[in-house]
Amino acid sequence: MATKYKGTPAEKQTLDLFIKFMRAHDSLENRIRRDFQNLDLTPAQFGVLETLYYLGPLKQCELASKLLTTAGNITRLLDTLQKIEYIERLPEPGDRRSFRIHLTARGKKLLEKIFPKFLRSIQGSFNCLTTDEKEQLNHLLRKLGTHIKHSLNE
Amino acid sequence: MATKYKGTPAEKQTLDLFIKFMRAHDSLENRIRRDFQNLDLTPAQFGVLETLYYLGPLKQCELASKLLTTAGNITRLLDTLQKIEYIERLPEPGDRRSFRIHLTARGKKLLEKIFPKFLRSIQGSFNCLTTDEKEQLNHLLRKLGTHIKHSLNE
DNA sequence: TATTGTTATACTCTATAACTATA
DNA sequence: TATAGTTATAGAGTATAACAATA
Repeated sequence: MATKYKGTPAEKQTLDLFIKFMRAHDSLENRIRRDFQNLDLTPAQFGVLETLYYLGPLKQCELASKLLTTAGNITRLLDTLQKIEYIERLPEPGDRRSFRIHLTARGKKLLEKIFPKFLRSIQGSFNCLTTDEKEQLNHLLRKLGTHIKHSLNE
Repeated sequence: MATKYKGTPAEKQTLDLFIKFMRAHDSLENRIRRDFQNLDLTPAQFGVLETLYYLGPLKQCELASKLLTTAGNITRLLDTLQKIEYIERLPEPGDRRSFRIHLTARGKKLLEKIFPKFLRSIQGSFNCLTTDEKEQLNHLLRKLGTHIKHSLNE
């Protein structure tokens, strides 16, 4: 990819890296979006369900923090998911301001149905890498993700 | 991160990788969104300007393909950017259906002003990695991006 | 017939802020 | 005072489809 930007080699390397990262992400999200279109689930909705499936019941504020979004937006996402009965809000004992968000039986059933399909899809996306390469990428992304997340609170 | 999913080690590795990838991306996008909020530019708008700056004038259909979106959405994005005079549509010689999208002088000036700031921001995001690690990540992402993009057309 | 771009629609996501209730 | 969640709003992104002009 030709660049017109005249910078130091380090700058060019980082810029190139950034662009590759964003493009790879966009391709991946496009693929997922297409996969879940048939199920009438958006990536954001799937993100909520998958997080609950993966981590178990969470409070709304925990969900907001995990998904890097705001309380107001989580409320609306959950309203939609509650209407179609994939999640439920259960009162949190010990804090009457809070709800703990659970997957309903229906929500769990959906996830158990689509999760293998989802897994196959992302495995199809990552199967160009060897096990060692995946391990490398995992390591690099962990380092990167932690660093960026912390630097957000500056 | 604890998982409740009982799968093969390979499946767990890929799932873990996927989640790290998405989380790292979301953190990065969050940071960029915050950086450009002051400039009244959204990430999508900046993506258009940055692509034109980086690759030179493109036709709308080329932009749509680069940015993985549709012609209709590019039209609307460009309408906004044209209204604030950051881009212009110039007739394409040899094809009267087409326009070629150029940055205006104003658009170039904006980019030249914000590009260093943008670079510093992404360098801040990636500076937790050594030069070698960046090189590794670049290599892995190139492999991944190419593979996923091609598999989109299946 | 296929491609380039426009227009219109409906829905989702996001940021923001004012608000209530509880801690 | 601070925190958890709700409500409301406006702007932006997305998918989709019907359409006109041109290739």
